[in-house]
This record gives sequence, structure tokens and C-alpha cells, in this order.
Amino acid sequence: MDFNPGKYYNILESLVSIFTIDQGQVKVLLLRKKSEPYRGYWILPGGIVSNDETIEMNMIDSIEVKLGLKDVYLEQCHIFSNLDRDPDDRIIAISYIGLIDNVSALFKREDRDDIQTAWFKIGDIPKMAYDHARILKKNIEFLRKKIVNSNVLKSLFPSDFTLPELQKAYEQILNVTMDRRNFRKKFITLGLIEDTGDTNVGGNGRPAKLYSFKEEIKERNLF
Amino acid sequence: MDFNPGKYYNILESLVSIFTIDQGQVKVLLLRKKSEPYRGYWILPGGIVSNDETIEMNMIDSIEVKLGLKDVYLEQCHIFSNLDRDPDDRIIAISYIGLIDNVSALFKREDRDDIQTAWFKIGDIPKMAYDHARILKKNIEFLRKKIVNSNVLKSLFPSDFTLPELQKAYEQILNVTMDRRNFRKKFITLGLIEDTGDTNVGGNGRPAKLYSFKEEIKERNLF
DNA sequence: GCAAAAGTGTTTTCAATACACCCATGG
DNA sequence: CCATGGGTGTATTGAAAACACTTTTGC
Repeated sequence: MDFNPGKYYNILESLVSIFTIDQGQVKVLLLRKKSEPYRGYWILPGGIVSNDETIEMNMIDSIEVKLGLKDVYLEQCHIFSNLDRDPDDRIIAISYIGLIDNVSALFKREDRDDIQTAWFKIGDIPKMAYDHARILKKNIEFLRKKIVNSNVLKSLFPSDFTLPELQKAYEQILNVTMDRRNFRKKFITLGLIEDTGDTNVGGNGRPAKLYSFKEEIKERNLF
Repeated sequence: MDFNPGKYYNILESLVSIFTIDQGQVKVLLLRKKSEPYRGYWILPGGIVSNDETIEMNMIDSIEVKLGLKDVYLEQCHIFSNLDRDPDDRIIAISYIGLIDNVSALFKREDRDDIQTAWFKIGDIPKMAYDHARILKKNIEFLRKKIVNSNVLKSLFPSDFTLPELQKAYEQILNVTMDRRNFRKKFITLGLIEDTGDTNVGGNGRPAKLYSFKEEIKERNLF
């Protein structure tokens, strides 16, 4: 190849939308910028990719080392390479979605002076820096398509969960309402989940049965 | 960010699997390497991405300028960043699928001394250089998932086509056989295509009716 | 008139939907 | 005992699947 160095050097950043279910709400983890530009605005977690690591390694670093989270299910979403996405540098963004159950999500590292994190409901996103709002939107759209074709949501519910909780997650992500009886019937006949024999405690009303996902069998359309 | 230049400079290449339908066969366009390493092996078309262009611009350059093809429907597929994918350099590959109808595919530029191109049946792929076989496999898998959830195949059939032709394309990509009557019923009741009133000519047997895709209405599951 | 490929209709089966009442717990 | 939320069954509708014969052309 004809080689004019510089011309082919690109800067890459990884960005991830990490979703969890917190008290029946689907939420995404964001960081707050403490410096200019966009001071006070929110951004997606991520990092600049070095040329001695894979994107996945960089992603794991952002998530495990910087955020303190473990066992995040990751999937590549989209690349954004428009030239104007950062006013200062030309940076290509590679976006991922990450899914984590709310128990594991509790192990998130404490905020430090230079970093503030918070979980936001996906219907209630704060002001975001750069083009991160657009990227997050694309990631939510990706998740939406994903959950109707596979059982990726099991990453949000690795331990026991109730069917009403699962239904609420689907309803929020797909932005629809569903019939409780039909939702149960579908999930139970699909054979993706199994009754643990236990019920949950606390809360109002009748205790709900607890279920857990079976190990993945194969991908198929759910809705 | 702490900045140690060099460390964050990455080389990116775009790679595309361009599919078409040729005489009822789903085929992919490959180039043959004329120099070492991997002389004589086949590779996916693509190019190194400069830092003053988007991936999409680079893709268009590879396809329109280098190959002479127009109106290729493109969609991002996957990024490959493992460190050992090229023995000499660390290059990150961004793969796309491209779909083109067989009439437009004819306008492919003539082979030159330094470049040889050929269309291969997707079930009959030659020896490929680097990790391109793996990338192509992933791209075919992507296409497979895609066609059951949308009518992207219309990019392969922009002009008139017959239902048996369409069915054969689905059968090859999904690697299944389907009932002719049920296939017709489904596609006609889906309302994605319309009868042009014409029939094709030549060939054995009864002439087939010609159909064309309506403009996209919305995405939905087909199978 | 025969080979080759295209077109068509009906029955059965299964999944999706719509819908209303009872059950277990906490206070 | 009542408010809250969870669990269950049936009837209807619509789509998917299975299946065999007729039609149009070229030779």
C-alpha cells in the first residue's frame, strides 16, 4: 500500500450503554463531565483504544477497572465516524450495549472526585455531551430489536426474578403494554425459563413466583 | 486525557461482502491477491480509512471508484480488532454487507493487471487470505438474520423479478427449502411486492409473472 | 404431445389475542 | 376485611404448514 503516515492514523474511542433493571425500571449508566467542554453534561462510559489492545479489552477496562462492574454482557452496536462528532479531534466511536443484573450493578465503584456516575431511566435521559444522545438512542433502538429476537434480557436477570418484573422490562424497552396472562403463557411455553419453586417476599399483594433463565438454547423470535 | 501519541494511533480498514443474485444463485464479489503475502488467495474488497473521511466515504470509494459499482445498499456488520489478524500490522477491520441487483452488478469495472475480481456462490468460497474467510462467514450470518426481519433483499431485486427467483434467494441464504404455494401466499399477503402485469420470457416451462418491490413501508418479521 | 416450470385452493394445526375471576399476602 | 398485586383458563381469531392438481410455454 502507498504509505503516507499520519493520514491513516485514526483515534478510536469505545462507548458503552450499560443497562440494568432497578426496581422495575430499565436504566442506563452515565458519567458526568467535570471539565470543559460540556462541563456538567453527561456522557457514555468508554475510553480511547490503544493499538496494543482489542476493542473488547478496552471495553472491559472501562467497565471493570474504571467502573468496578463485573459480568457485563456486551454486544457491538454501531460505529460513528462522521467528521464533526467531536469539535476538537477526529475520533471514531465504537458503541456497545452492556447488560447487567441489578445485584451485580450494586458493586459499581464509588464516585471519586473526578468522576460522578448515575443510573437514568431510559425514558428520562439528561443533557448529554457531544453526540452521545444520538449514540445512546441508537443503542436503545438496538436493544429493542435485540430483545424480540433473542433472550439477551437474561443478562439483566441472571438470578431469580418474577414474571411481572420481566414483563415490565419488556414493556419499557418496547414501549408497549402487554396482557399478563398472555405474557406468562408465552414465556413459559417458550421453555426459556424455569420455576425455581421459591417466591419473593416483601412488597404489597400476593408474593410472586421466582423464575430463572435456563442456559441459552438457541435464538428465535419472541414477538 | 493523558496523551502519549502513537499509542492511540490505529489503522482501520473497511471490508465489504457485496452480494448479488446471478442466475438464481446468491453470489459474493471477491478480489484475488497478486502479491505476497497470500498471493493467489482471495480477499474482500475494501480500503484503508484516512482520518479525513468517514467509514462510509471510504466504503463508497472502494465500491464506486475501485470496483465501478453503483447503488450498492450498505449496512454495517461487525468490527474485528483482534491483534493477530494481520501478521505484519495491527489493523482493525470494519465489515459491511453490500447488496446489489444483478443488472447494476454488470457495470463492474473490467479487471486490470493488478486486480482480478470474481463472483462466487456463497456455498462455494475459495481460499481466502488473512481472516477474511471468518469475516465473510460473519457477514453471511448477518445477512441471514437480516432477511427474516426486513425486506433488505429488495436491493438485490430492484427491477422486475419472479417469485421463484425470490424464493431461491431466500432458500440459499437461509439454507432451507420452502413450499412454493406458501411462499407466494406469504409474500403477496405481506403486501411488500406488486404484480407488474408482465411475464418473463425465454427459459423452459410456463413464463413466470414479474413482480417488483414496493417502496419500503416498515420493517417487520417475515419468517 | 410431452417435458419443464409456474400457478392455484383447501384443510389442519398451532400460536396470538382477548377477556374475567380467584388467590395470597400485609396492614 | 380490604387493598394490592399475582396467578389461572377458555374461546376466538389469524397465520403457518401440509398437501396435489392444473396451466402455459418450448420443442
